[in-house]
Amino acid sequence: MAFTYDYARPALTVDCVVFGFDGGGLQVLLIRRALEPFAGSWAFPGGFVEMDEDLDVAARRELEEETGLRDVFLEQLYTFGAPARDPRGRVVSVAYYALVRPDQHPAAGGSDASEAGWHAVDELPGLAFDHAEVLRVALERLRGKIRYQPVGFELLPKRFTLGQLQGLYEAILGRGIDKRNFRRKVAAFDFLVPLEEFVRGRHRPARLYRFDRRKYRALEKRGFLFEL
Amino acid sequence: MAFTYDYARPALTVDCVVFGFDGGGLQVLLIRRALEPFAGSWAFPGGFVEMDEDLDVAARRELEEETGLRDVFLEQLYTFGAPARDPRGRVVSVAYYALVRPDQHPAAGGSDASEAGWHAVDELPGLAFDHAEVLRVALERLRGKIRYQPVGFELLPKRFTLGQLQGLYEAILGRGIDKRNFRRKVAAFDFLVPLEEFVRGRHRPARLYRFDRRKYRALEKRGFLFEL
DNA sequence: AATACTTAGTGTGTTTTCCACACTAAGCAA
DNA sequence: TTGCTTAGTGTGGAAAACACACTAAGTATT
Repeated sequence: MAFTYDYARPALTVDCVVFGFDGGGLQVLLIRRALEPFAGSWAFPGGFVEMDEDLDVAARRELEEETGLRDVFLEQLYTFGAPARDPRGRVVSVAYYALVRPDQHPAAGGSDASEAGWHAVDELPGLAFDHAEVLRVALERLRGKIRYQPVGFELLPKRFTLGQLQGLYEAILGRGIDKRNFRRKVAAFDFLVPLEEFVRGRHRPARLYRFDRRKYRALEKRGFLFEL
Repeated sequence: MAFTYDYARPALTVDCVVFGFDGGGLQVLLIRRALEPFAGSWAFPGGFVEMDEDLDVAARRELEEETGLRDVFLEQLYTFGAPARDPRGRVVSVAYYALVRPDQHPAAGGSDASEAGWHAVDELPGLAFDHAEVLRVALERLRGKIRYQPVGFELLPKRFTLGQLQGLYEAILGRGIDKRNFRRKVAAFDFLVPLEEFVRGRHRPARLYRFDRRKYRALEKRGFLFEL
């Protein structure tokens, strides 16, 4: 079976930049490509868009097929369409970025791809296609977004300590933050609710918090602007 | 001649939301469609992407063909790909938004389209396709962007008064701004250079300013963050 | 049992920024 | 000359941002 059109059409794909946070630094999920082109090298999970599926549906489908991830935060990033970005011919890719919590992190690769794994964003292997550029754009977007939208919580466990939250912001923004000022600021947010649970390590137990999305949305509707 | 592929491919288009500012309110440039579908109704300028052209090149080409506009600020907005957004079949559209100065405003329609014209954003006619949604996203982006990036100057003449600048911000953000606070803030930006020229109306002459992009870029590199 | 270690958690004074607010200046028109 | 219109300016009070150092409460080690 074949498909014929009066005019040439680019192929259309989706790609997902999946960010994770392990307490230390920011990470991305890469697939080792099984097929040509770029067989054996690392790339973001992605694939061709089906004819009857919406773009974000395609992105979620490919993400699940190649990494097993589902029900994650996913948002369109940018569309890359340089004529020579894929050696197979004209392929336009709608890139998405996803944020996943540590407890959702997949252990190993899914079905389509031979191998999937986390890599620290600041020491990545060479990437296939124009994926280095895609990553650059995704990082820029994440850094811009995290300051003005409460997306950081998508990278932390449902219940987290203020230390973890601060560590996340420091890792993404790439600079230290004063602990007292940081805590004062977040304490003023009443969508950040303190729980009666604590985590114990070899130190004083730390209180757990959770992000209350409903409270946040209510505030947002009243004109509240998140900023951290 | 025809083109045949092993798998079905969506058609790919670009659309441009062109913003202008006339001193009163924000406006967008619409084309009255000559052809089906939606012949006779209003839409954003746009068209099919050629096989060998980059996406932003396609956007600029269509913009010039349909409105005569060239050398304008243009940035990718979002890609719309709902399966049923075009009655002709699966058409994915990469939307761009453009900002044009009043002195660049085209007088009338170009070649492709029967008619082009400016419309106030808050009293638009019904739009073809999903263009109402596209506009919503574009407005949201513009409102978000103008506060943190110096894009407003792309909507004003090269030389402008502080009154015009304030009027622009008030129009886009939809609220009044205190004149003295506004002027104090912009006076602190040294990439906003006062000229020795004044415009005269039936009132005290107003000093003209210009935006010095080089100075701005230099500051930006040193970590300066624009905010207004 | 005592000590050392680690991270959690808290308060204050200073500096900076934000904001509300009202009048004079300069030209044009009648 | 008067009136109209928009341009342009300064100050004091409130709020937010910031720099900064110690105590708290557990665990691990001896």
